[in-house]
Amino acid sequence: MARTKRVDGFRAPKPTIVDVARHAGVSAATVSYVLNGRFSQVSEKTIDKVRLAVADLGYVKNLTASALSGRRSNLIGVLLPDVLGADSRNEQAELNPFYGEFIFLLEAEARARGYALCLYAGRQKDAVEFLLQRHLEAAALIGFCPPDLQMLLDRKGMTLVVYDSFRAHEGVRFVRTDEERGGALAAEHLLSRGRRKPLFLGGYMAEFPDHPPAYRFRGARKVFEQAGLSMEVLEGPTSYSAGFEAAETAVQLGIDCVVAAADIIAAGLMEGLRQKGRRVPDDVAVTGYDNIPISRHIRPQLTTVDQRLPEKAAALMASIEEEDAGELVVLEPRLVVRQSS
Amino acid sequence: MARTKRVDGFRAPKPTIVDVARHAGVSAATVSYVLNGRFSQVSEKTIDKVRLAVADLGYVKNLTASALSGRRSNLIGVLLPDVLGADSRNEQAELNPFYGEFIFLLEAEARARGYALCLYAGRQKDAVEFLLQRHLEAAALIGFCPPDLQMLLDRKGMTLVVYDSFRAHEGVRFVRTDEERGGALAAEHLLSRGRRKPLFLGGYMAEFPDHPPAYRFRGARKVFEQAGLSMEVLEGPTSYSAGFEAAETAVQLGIDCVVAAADIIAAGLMEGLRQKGRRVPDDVAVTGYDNIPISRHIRPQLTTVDQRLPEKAAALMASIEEEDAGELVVLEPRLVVRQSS
DNA sequence: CTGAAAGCGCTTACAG
DNA sequence: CTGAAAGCGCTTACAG
Repeated sequence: MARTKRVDGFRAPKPTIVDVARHAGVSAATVSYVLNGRFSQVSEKTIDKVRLAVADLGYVKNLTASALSGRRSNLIGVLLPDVLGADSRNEQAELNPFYGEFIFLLEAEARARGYALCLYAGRQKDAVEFLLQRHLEAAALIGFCPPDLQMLLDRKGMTLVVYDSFRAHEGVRFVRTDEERGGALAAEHLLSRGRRKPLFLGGYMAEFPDHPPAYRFRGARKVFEQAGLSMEVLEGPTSYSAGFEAAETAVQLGIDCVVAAADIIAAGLMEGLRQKGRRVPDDVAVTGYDNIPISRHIRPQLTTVDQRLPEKAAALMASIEEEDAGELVVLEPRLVVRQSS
Repeated sequence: MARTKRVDGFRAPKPTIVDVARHAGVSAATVSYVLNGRFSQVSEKTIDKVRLAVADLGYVKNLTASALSGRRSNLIGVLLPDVLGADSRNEQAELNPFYGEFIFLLEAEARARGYALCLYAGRQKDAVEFLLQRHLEAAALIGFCPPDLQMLLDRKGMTLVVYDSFRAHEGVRFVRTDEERGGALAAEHLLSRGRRKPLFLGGYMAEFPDHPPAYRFRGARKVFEQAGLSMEVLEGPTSYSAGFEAAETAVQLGIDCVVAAADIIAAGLMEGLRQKGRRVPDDVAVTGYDNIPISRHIRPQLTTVDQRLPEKAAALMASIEEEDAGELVVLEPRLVVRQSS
C-alpha cells in the first residue's frame, strides 16, 4: 500500500463496509452484523441484500480495522530461535529441519482456525516489543527460553503457549512430548536387542538440565540403571559433525549401542562409524530422536523416537484457542524401529 | 487480547499515545512526530520530554492503529505452496527442506528492514483474500503459480515479488536463479569428468515447461548436444523415493552420469544404485541441485548446484522495498563439487 | 430488526 | 514549533 504504482487500467479502490452498506441500502452496522454472523439481529431479507452487495463489490474485510476496533486480530506470533543470528549456539548455522516442518504444520492448524502466523526469529530481548506492537492475540514460543518474557506478557494479558519447554511459569501453557519417556523408549528397545554398553550422545545436560536432551538422557539412564547397567555420556551440540566426530570416542569406549539426542547427530555418528569400519547395527546399534525425513533416507535407516509433530502443532493451536485448555499438554512419544538397531 | 485472564497482580493496561502525551505535557500529534522521526517539526526539548515519557510508561506503538491510519503495516505476506494440503503433487507429503531454510533467511532480511512476515500456505484460490484482508504491504510468492493472482493484486496496488518463477506478467517483479545456467554447469562438469552417457532425472518438462526443472533440463541438454551427445530423460516428482526407484531404469539405460533435478532425488538415486551394486561416482557420476544440507551428509557427498538462497532472500526483500528495483533479478548459480562426480 | 454515534490508537494536513 | 480535529475501516453498546 505504501507505494503508488503506474497502473494501465484503473486502480480498483478497495471497497469499505460503508460502500457495501450504501450498495445494499442499509447501515454499516448492519453489514458488520452480517459479516460477523450475528444473524439473530438481522432479518433474512437484509442478510441477502448485504451478501449480494458484498459479492457485487468484491468486498474483503479489512482485518486491521477490525482488530483495532476492539476485536480479535486473528494473528498469532510465532517466536522462533535466532538460528541465523549470534544468539545461536549452532556453529554451522545449519537449520534443524524440524523447524520448517513444524512451521508448515502450525500454519495449517492456524489457518483452519482462522488465524494467520506472524514470525519472529530475532533476538530475545526484542521479542516483547514485537509481540506488543502487532496486536497479536497469542504467542507460541518455539525453542525460546525467555527469562522474564512470560511474566511480562502475562501482565499484558497475552496468551502464551510454550513449546517443548519445561520451565514452569504461572499462567503459561505448555505443549510438549514426554521426553523422559522418549529416552526410556529408546533405552528399552536397545535393551531388548541385547545391548549392554550404552552411550548417550548429544545435548548439554549439566548446562541445560531443562532442555529436552537432558530429559531424554535421564529417561534412558533410568532404564539402563534398572537393568543394572551404567550409561556413558558424551555431550555436544545438535549437529551432524558433532555426531561424526563422536564416532572415535564411541569406538574407544567400546560401547555397543548409542542413544543419540537427535537424528541429525545419529546420522553423523553412523557415517563416522562406517568410516572406522564399524557396522551398524551389528557392532553398534543406534537410535536417534525426532524422526526427521533424513532418518528414513540414510542407510541403515534410523530407528528413532517420533516427536508427533502434527499432534503437537494441533495441541498448540488448541491450547491457544480454547479458554479452558489445560496448563500442560504432554504427548506420548512413539518409537519407530528401523534398521539401525 | 481476546481473552481475559485471571491475573494475580494488576494488569498493566497498554499505554497509548495519549497517555504518553499527557505524561509529557504535549499533544498526541507531537508524540507521533517524535515517534516517527519527524524531528524537524519538534524542538529538542520536546523530543526529550516525549522520550522520557515513552520510557517511563514503557510505551510500545500499536502498529495496527498505525497501519489503519494510512501508514504502512510493515507486514509482508509470504505465500507458500500448500505442501500439506491436497494441492500438493508430492505424495509423500514430505517437505522440501529448502522451505524452512528460506523462511528463516527471509525473516531475517525482513526484520532487518523493519518488516514482519505473515505466512499463508493454503489453497491458491483463497490467497487473494488473505493478502487483501491483512493490509499487507507486499507479497512474496514462493513456489506459487497463481493464474490471475498477479493481475488481481496489481489492480489493488500491492507490490508482488515472485520467487523462482518464469511466468512473465506486467508489473510483477521476479527473483530467481539462472536455472538454465545451473543445468549447464552440472553438464559441463560431468563432461569434463569424461562422462558421455547422460541421464536427466526428475521434473515434468512437458507438463511444466515453465518450472525450474525444465530450465535445468534444457541447460544441461544444450551442453551435451554441443558436445555431440544426447541425454536420456526420466521425468518424475521431486522426492527421495522417485530417485530411489529410478535407479533401476538408470542401470538399464546404461548411462554413466545423472543430472538430477534436485538433491533429494539424487540422494534417493544414489542409495538405489548402491543397492544394485553400482558405485558412485565410479560407475555413475551424479549431480544434484539445490545444495541442501543433506547433500553434505550423504556418502559419497553430493556434487550439486547451489541455489544461493541467502542472496536470493536478500534480493527478494530488496525488490520489495526499493521503489526502483528492477523487474527481474537473476542470480548466477554456483557449482559445488563434492565426491559423487 | 435497524441505525446513529462513539470509539479503537494512530497520523496528517491545517492553523496558529 | 505545537495542537485541535478529522479520518483510517471497523465494532459495539445503545436507542428506537
